[in-house]
Amino acid sequence: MQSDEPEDEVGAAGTSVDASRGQRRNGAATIYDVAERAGVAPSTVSRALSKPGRISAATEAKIRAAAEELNFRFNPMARALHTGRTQTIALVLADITNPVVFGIIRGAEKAASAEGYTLIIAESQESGDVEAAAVSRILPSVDGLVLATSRLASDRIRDIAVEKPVVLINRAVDDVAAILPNVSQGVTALLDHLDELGHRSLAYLSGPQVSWMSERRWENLLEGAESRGMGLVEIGPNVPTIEGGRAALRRVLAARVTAAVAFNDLIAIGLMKAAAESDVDVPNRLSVTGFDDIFGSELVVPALTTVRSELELAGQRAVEHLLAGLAGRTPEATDALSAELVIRMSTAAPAEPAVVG
Amino acid sequence: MQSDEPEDEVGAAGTSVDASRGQRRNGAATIYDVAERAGVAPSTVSRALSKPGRISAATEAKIRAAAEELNFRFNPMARALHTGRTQTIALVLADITNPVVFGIIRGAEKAASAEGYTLIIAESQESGDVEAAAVSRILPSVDGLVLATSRLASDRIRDIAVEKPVVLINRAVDDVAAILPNVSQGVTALLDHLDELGHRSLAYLSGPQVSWMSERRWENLLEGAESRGMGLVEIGPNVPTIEGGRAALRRVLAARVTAAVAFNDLIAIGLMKAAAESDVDVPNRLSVTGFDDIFGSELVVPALTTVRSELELAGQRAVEHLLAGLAGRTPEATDALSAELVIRMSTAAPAEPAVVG
DNA sequence: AGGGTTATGGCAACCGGTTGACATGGTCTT
DNA sequence: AAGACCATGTCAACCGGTTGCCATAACCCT
Repeated sequence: MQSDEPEDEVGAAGTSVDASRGQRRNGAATIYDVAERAGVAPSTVSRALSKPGRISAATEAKIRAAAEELNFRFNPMARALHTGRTQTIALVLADITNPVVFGIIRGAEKAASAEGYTLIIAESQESGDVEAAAVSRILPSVDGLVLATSRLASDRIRDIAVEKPVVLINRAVDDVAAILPNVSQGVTALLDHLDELGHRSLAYLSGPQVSWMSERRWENLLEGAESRGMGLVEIGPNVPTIEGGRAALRRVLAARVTAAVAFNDLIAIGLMKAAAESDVDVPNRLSVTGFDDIFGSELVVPALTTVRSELELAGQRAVEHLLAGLAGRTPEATDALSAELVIRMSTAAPAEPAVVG
Repeated sequence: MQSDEPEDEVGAAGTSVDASRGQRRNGAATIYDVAERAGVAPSTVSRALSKPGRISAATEAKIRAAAEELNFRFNPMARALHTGRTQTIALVLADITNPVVFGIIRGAEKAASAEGYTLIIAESQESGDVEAAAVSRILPSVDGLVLATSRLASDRIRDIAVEKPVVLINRAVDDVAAILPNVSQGVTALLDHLDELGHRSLAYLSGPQVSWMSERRWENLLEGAESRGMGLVEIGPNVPTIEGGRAALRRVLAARVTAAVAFNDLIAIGLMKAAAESDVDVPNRLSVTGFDDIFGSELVVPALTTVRSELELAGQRAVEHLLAGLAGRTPEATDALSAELVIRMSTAAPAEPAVVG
């Protein structure tokens, strides 16, 4: 039964003890408030606002008007409780301060908000333990997750994938979806370039031991170097930061190579900084290259020759893939992202003929 | 009354039709499962796990053991529904790809996860409308928000602050908490440095019109320039990116100043890039300075002289302040963050005596 | 006009915790 | 030994939506 209270004055009337249902402590209106104002049942409000067509146009209009007046918003938690869908996905990163992730974040954020999803960002600070803790903390409140540059063991990743949908970036694990760059394409272009310049002996400055991508790059380099008859040594593992690259100079010089291929741009930049301080001429005495083409790589002098990854696209694709799966659509096949060699000033022909042992 | 069923075999017994309460569709255990396994009421489980001391040590141990075995996690949504607390805060940024925000993100993330809070990141892409939309979308699911470099109108910010606690970074609005750098300290150091080198006429390359911080820097520069008898012109507004800085070179040269103070490092770097392409000698013909000391500022050549902001600390303080308020503690007074001048290679004495009109 | 079909909206149970009120049993006090 | 008090654990209502099921009303057909 409908009461005859002047509903326009609930505000004034509500100044009494509790004004039950009229105006809640939190200030936010609920479907019950809307239902009362529109003179229908709460369930009808729920349907009118989220099941288009289920309710007659006239009633729906009345409900929408009431919702509008009350500035009603669905409570995402209440909705999630029953449906199990939080409309939220997580992006887990090894290191937020590494410029490689900017593109990934931006791409992911765009793709997520385009579908009305909210993005949560968690950082593992290059530690598998921290990453595991972060993941288990946010797992219950997300619908799925994107693991970029994960430092987790493959088994652990599979465990997570059992609980919630997972998409990996720059990492491959059996039975888990992944967005990967075309490593061999990039490495081939890089080796062709170095070969053409006349380099015969290279060093690879590897990344963290747990980095899947560092391993892949090494494998491709090894294969390519062999087939071209080039010498190749691995120097590492290195911390994937400017400091890490800086610390590697001595070993690079000791290796007597004419070119150094760094696992990523940060290491390459650090190496160049250290070289400059030690009066080692880059690129003439030593050519240096990186991977990723991060912000800063074209700023540094000499500007860095590097293999560009489509990071923003990777973030976007990862989220789209995840969301497609969540929506029940079968995600389109994930072809590898193209890797393009960007030739700048940090590579040149070696000054003297390579010393062949 | 306690039943005598062999509780150790619920798993086997649970293989029947639905195993109601035994194992849920989602795979996650609930307090009901834990309660059953531990032989207590659900409410006791809730208290044991979240109200330390409320339950006897013996019972609590039993419950914790059961929870452990079932790999129980609280459902954050269910909890939030009743308590109204989501244990989540939002960080809203104008532009994720701007390196200034790295430090803020990292500091905020650290402070948040230290207290068990989850951080949501939203990007406004330098647009007030996008920012407003993002904020209203995430508002119901967060306990509070940090607005860094907000492009929102002051009134709108106040509106938001009424609904949820808000802490601002690099922006001041009446009655809203804010973490601010000590602008006058930084500007004073900068002007002292330029004055000492012999510069008599400066240009300020301002940022976006809606940037509160750009305005503040300008005011402080104006005041300091006046008291030192230096000439000062404003050139702008400029888009706060490298491109934006690049585009400003012509006007800077036309202004015939010996030093350019850019709103931020990105603009400064862009200006230097354009100068290098036009064979304008930095720092001898033109000194350039920035603000923030972002990643890349010491990489660029010449390395940029800039006013460093404690960005990571800003992010951390903002979150701590917010969390203190949420916990009912009165947040400690927010003293301004110190701003330190970092002198590098982009500033020098002007080549010829300053032209005084 | 009668019987059948469909569109519409209400009822109530449920999602998974939280918490005030209260029953119970044990300990302490005098 | 009796009463007061405290510690412990249970009951049940509630947070705000969602959804299966059903009652009702409206419309259709012959």
